[in-house]
Amino acid sequence: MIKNFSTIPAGIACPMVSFVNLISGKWAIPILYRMIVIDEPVRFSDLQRAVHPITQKELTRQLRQFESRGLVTRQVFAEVPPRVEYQITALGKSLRPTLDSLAEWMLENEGRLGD
Amino acid sequence: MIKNFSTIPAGIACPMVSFVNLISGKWAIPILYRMIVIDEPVRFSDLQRAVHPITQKELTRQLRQFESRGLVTRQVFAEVPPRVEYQITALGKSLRPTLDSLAEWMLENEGRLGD
DNA sequence: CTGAATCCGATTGGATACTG
DNA sequence: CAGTATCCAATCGGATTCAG
Repeated sequence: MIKNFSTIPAGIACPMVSFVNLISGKWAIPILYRMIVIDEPVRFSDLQRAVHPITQKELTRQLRQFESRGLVTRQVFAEVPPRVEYQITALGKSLRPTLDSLAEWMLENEGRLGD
Repeated sequence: MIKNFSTIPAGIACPMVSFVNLISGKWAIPILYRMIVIDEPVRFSDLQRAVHPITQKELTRQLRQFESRGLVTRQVFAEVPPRVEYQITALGKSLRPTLDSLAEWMLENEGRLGD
C-alpha cells in the first residue's frame, strides 16, 4: 500500500534547492573542496594547476561567486608580477565534514554505479 | 609562508568530479533526497507534485539517469490507466547520511551566506 | 497517467586572444 | 601573473503538443 504522498510537507527538499543554487556547476565543489583541504592562502595559478583542467574563465567565475557568498576571501597584492591569494573562510570550512562524507561515499561506491 | 602547492596529489579532488557527474543539474539532488525520505514506491505524478515545479521532461530524464546508475528502480504495471512506480535502491539510500548532513548545513548557514 | 517529441531561450563552459 | 573580452558549441531546462 502506498502512503498518501501529498501529506509530506513540500518544504523538506527546499534546503537541497538552496544548496544546488549555492554550488552548482561542473567545478564548484572540486574547487571548494580543494581549498578546504589546503586551508591556506593559495595563488590563482596554483589553484588552477590543482583543479585541472579548469579554464581561467571558469575558475575566475567560481571564485568570484564564492567570494560574494562569503565562502572564500580574495586578497590582492600590489606587486609586479601581480599576486592574488584566495583562502577558504570559516564558513567555507564548516562544509568540510559534509564534503568529506561525500568524497568517502564516492570512493566506496564508485564501482557499484551503473553505466 | 605558502606551502608548495604542487606537492598535493592531484587525485584528491577526483571523487568530487565523479560526484558532480553523478548528480549534477538543478533537480537531481532534490529528487533523490525526496525519494530517500519517502523510502517507498512512488508514482511518477506523485513525485512530480512533490518536487515542484519540475517539468515532466526533467523528471523523466533524471529518473532514467538514476535508474541506469542503480540509484532507483522503475516498475511498470500493465494497467489502464498506466502506473509506474519508482523506488530508491539500497545504494541510493546509502547516500542518506551525506545528504542529511548537506541539508542540515544549509538550514544552519543559509542566513550567513552573502548576496 | 506516463511519458516521448519538438521547439526554444538561457546558461554553461571551452578556446583563444589580449591587457596591466 | 591574474585576469578580461570574445566567440562558439553543448547542455540545461521550460513550455507545449502529441500518443499509448
